[in-house]
Amino acid sequence: MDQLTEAADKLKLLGDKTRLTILCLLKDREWCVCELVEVLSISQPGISQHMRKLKSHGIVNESRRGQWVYYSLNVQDKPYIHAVLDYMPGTAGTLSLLNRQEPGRICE
Amino acid sequence: MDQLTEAADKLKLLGDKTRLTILCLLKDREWCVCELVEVLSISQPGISQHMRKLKSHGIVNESRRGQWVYYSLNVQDKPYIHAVLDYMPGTAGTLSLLNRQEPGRICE
DNA sequence: CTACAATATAATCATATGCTTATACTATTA
DNA sequence: TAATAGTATAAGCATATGATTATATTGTAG
Repeated sequence: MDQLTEAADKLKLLGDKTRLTILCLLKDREWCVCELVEVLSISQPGISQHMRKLKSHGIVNESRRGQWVYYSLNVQDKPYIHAVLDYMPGTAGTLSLLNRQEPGRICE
Repeated sequence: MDQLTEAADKLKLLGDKTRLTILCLLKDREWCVCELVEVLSISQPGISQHMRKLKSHGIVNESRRGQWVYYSLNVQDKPYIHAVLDYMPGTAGTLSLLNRQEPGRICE
């Protein structure tokens, strides 16, 4: 797959508000699925499917610990994605755009 | 519209290979519609529709001269879009990815 | 082992998207 | 004014996408 096809495919992942919001939340720390469900207005399977897409493109890492699955950013080697996120709000700013509080750390 | 919604909507425009290719071609000079048609494998109305979307989001400028309509990048004030394009090939590199030559400058 | 909690997958559906062809508009030129 | 070239809009269509609900899977705890 050529450079532009691959870039377009990755940028398409950022072109969805839910996924972009997730990536912004991940800027400062890892999040488990249930926390994302608590903060975003979307069902648990909805979150899982977004995370699968992000993972399949290598944009997030998955870490299973106990019954929780934590996701973290993996964009060190994707400069144009990293650059976009640099201009986006981090965890706190994103939560405030969502009119949400930090979720209770139920997990662990 | 909040910051993330607007950013996602603009990034969505970059998440299509045809549009991303057009924006890369525009990095070094303006292009008219007929040149884009000559270089990309898509119909003239297809190009026009992509340009309308890009224009409606302020990502390109339109300049009508004679019977030709020229489009140019307008991303100075859109830092995260500008940053993405900085990592993408310019006109020559994009043409070579497409296995195309510079189109004959039929216009003007 | 059973019950429950967290997550993933499957199936489904409504809408969005990108393309095409046909047609309309606009500007140049004969 | 008529013909033509460049571009835009309209309509139609196949596919992609993002969501939901139902169900399966996995892990923990009693």
